Amino acid sequence: MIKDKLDLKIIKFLKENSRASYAHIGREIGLSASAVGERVQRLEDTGVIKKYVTIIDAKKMGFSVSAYILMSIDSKHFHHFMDTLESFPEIEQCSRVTGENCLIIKVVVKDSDHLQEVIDRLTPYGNPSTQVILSDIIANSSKIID
Amino acid sequence: MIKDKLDLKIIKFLKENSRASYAHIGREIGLSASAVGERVQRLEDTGVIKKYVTIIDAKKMGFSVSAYILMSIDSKHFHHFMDTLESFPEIEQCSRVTGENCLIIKVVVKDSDHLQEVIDRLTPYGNPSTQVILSDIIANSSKIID
DNA sequence: GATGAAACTCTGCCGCC
DNA sequence: GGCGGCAGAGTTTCATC
Repeated sequence: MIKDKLDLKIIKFLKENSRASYAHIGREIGLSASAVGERVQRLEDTGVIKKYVTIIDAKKMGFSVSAYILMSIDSKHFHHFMDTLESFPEIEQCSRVTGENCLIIKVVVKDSDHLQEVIDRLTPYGNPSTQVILSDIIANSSKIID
Repeated sequence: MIKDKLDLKIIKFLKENSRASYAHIGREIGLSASAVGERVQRLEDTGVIKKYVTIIDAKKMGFSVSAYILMSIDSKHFHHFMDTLESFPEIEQCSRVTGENCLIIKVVVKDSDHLQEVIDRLTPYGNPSTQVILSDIIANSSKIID
């Protein structure tokens, strides 16, 4: 768990650049590298730090279209759908939201043909309503700390 | 830009753990540390790798409620709203989607009071429709590569 | 908990292939 | 473009406070 402001400062640095070295963070916040390392270890162990990930430009990987798909899953298919979710590599996010078996799904696909194919694969489970993303104005920049 | 399968393998490792060392990645994929370093440098320079970030458990930071807010911004306020977006630290994602000035916004807040306050601050710009997130089934796991 | 020192590992740069 | 080697920097562990 988080103990003090130094923990918050460390988290702030790692959120902005997860490859920042402990030595570098330590210099910035006035702590030795080993102290930073120990704190990060504790934050990892207690689950405050969940993962270090790299953000890739999907467009440069040939995935040019993103979309939100809102759908209410037929209750008879709900559990089965949850099991098959993993078979959709196009799904980047999937949140269950308030409303009867309502999901908000974010997909990343190559092109509109690919989007259509994904929608067709989802349709047996409910009635997907799709909104194509024109631009990401803010992307994953949780400013919880500031 | 991406050149070959080795680049893809490197990206795959870094997506899973952005703190993996070049030496470690090199050992896994059969390349020297310096070769991995050069490739990563190129991927960063060409914008394929956008950022290294750390995923923090929002609940452990005291932010227990997340929600999607769908809204269509009044056209007269649209530009002004875009400028004030940055003043909402609660907004984790904001995407412009198809439909007239339509936005899908993901917010992370402390509790329902805090959610209400955010909604009240958004209301002057349009008519926010809110769906509280019950659970994140898939979160930011773009499996574009596999 | 933080520190500093020691042992180990990684990174960045080089010339070479 | 990749490799090996090297110097400098970073990490990890541990005794000490």
